[in-house]
Amino acid sequence: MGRVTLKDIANQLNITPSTVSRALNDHPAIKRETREAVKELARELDYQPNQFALGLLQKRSSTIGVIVPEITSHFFSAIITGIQDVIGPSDYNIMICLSNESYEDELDLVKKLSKIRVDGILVSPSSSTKEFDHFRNLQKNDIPVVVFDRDCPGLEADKVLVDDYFGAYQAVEYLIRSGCTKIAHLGGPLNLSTTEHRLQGYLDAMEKNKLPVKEGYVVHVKGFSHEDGIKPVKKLLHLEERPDAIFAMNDNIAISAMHIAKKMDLRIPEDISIVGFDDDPHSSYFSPSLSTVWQPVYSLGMLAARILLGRIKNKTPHLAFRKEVFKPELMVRSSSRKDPAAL
Amino acid sequence: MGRVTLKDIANQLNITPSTVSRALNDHPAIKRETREAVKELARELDYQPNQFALGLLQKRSSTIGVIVPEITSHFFSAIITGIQDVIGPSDYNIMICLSNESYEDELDLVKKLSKIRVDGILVSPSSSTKEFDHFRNLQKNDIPVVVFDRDCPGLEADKVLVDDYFGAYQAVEYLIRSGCTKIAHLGGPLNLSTTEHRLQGYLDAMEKNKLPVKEGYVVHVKGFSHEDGIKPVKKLLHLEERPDAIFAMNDNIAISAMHIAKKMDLRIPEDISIVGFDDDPHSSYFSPSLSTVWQPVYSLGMLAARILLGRIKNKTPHLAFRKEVFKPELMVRSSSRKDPAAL
DNA sequence: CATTTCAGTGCAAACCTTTGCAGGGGATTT
DNA sequence: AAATCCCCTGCAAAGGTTTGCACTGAAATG
Repeated sequence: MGRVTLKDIANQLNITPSTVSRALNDHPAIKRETREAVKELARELDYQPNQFALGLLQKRSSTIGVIVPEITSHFFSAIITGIQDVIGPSDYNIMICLSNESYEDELDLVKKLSKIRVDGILVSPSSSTKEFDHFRNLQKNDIPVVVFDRDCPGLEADKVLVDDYFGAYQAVEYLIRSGCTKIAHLGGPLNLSTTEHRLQGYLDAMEKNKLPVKEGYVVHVKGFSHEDGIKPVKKLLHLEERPDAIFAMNDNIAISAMHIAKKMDLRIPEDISIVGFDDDPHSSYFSPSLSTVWQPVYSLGMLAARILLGRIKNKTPHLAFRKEVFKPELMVRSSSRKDPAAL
Repeated sequence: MGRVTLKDIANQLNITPSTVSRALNDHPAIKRETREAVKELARELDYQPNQFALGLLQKRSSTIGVIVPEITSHFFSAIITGIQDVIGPSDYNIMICLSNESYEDELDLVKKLSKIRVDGILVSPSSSTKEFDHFRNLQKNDIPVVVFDRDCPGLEADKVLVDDYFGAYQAVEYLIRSGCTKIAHLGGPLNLSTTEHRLQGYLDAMEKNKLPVKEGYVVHVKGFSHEDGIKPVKKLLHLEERPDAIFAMNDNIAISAMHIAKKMDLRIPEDISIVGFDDDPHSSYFSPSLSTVWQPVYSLGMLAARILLGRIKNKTPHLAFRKEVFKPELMVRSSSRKDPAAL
């Protein structure tokens, strides 16, 4: 199992390793009988080309690196599943790495991946990453980079994103149509493109509809877990002028909000509407079921992987970078009032 | 970045690659000034040893393979996070692979990993895996295997498991103490050690307490998602003698059960108690909050990784295999009646 | 018959690193 | 002054694969 070399096959057949190599690679200069004999014996001995020797020669590892901030959320794990379903059947390996939302970890990972000579990298930058020179270094070394979900402003690379602005705008506009006027926003960690775009969507929707964004109506969470939501949510719900709707950065935070609102004996959605983002598979099972913005996570992962594979195979220099933007979709459930126009 | 070789350094310093190599590896026979000059230049040029050459020489890749059935559940993604937190700081790389609960995929993955000469493998077998010869082949090639969560009966290897029997027994006995008598079990896919042990825990708890397991009270689901729970749950809830409690294989299934029970206007826990398994982070946010059995996922991942690292470093032949079993813990919330003894 | 041609193989180098062994040269010893 | 010794460094091989070039022997051509 994997210890057989070209030499072994060559010896048994009284030929040289070069001939064996050529035979296995269907080189035209090899006699048919030789080729067949070699292939047969190779199969019999379960010959597997030595990846180190191959790598040494070709300076490529047939491996694709994936860097994500974390995988415990359904969001990233579903993206990875999409990536895997595209890369798996190819003969590339995948190396999944977690940056833990840390810029330093991300730097280390990039270094590690470059050291093992990955053929390409799929990356969603950490929330603390503000500089992208580490990615540019990869590109300089001919390692293509595809950015997904979280944008790297200023970095020239293939990108597969979600139209967060659109999603946020849709959600907020729907809240407005349903009769909410005091709409607050629980934003994500600053410095993230997704946070920024969702915030902007929220702000624009408010402005377009001539609704004021009251003092304290925009709060940012530090992380993405339920716990990270608690303090910001409490702050919102204890404002003098309590919001009648919350548009939250993600489902976890929205769930925190629902939980705390319920504890405060607020009725959802009568007293307060709550809308999340991500459409976690659990979201329809909460009480009330959570309205949220669905993102095409699986397709996003697949497309990012496909683009990277294309980039690796088609070495055409300076092929224009692609920027693909998926449209998210509002899923209205029961944590928000019905839109009268939709009835 | 990563293109500099020993030769480059050697040329610049008018010495040979051998000397450079020795200098970098602190070989005692190298003059101090030489060593320092080499190290300085190496740092300056950002020299990175070529992993292919190293691998060719040492026949090792400094990479650890991880095979899991999927990562969209919190269970496996948290285990992986634990693994990552142990392996990350070492100088091993991690290659995470998804078997998709498919035996064939698992075979392919094992082959791929053996081909790239991983130093060791952490694996939780797919639910369709009944034979373990592929793992034995790895061991024959000196690639240590550590099995986690799902046991491989008959395979001699290090194992890090959870006492599923204990968890199930605790859960069911608690249901009995709380006054339930018609307790049903929603089991997992057959052929899994976890399914089997939880079932046995259920059966034994029932028997010890002289409660009959009525006809149709044990149903097995085909997969782990909410959807997989629907049909089996409906079957249970439409039995002539409807159960007054359900002990479910995992939280997703339990949530399905809650959802359907609520739709049937059953009160939880007054009419029916529901207990899950896994303690998904969402579980306390459902209404009612879900009673479930917590598993030390993060520690499990860390321990499995540590054992594997130890196995790789300490090449003592025939060191006895370890079998570590974590105790899970019942988390009583509101989807089940209170235990009068605990009041 | 001498010469060309060509199919089919082998040789050797290259990729980069490590490491056993040999060797150069200065210093110490007799 | 000759011999010995040791410090430091270089040489070369090994690991497995690919590939340009050279070579062999037989068939084809003139």
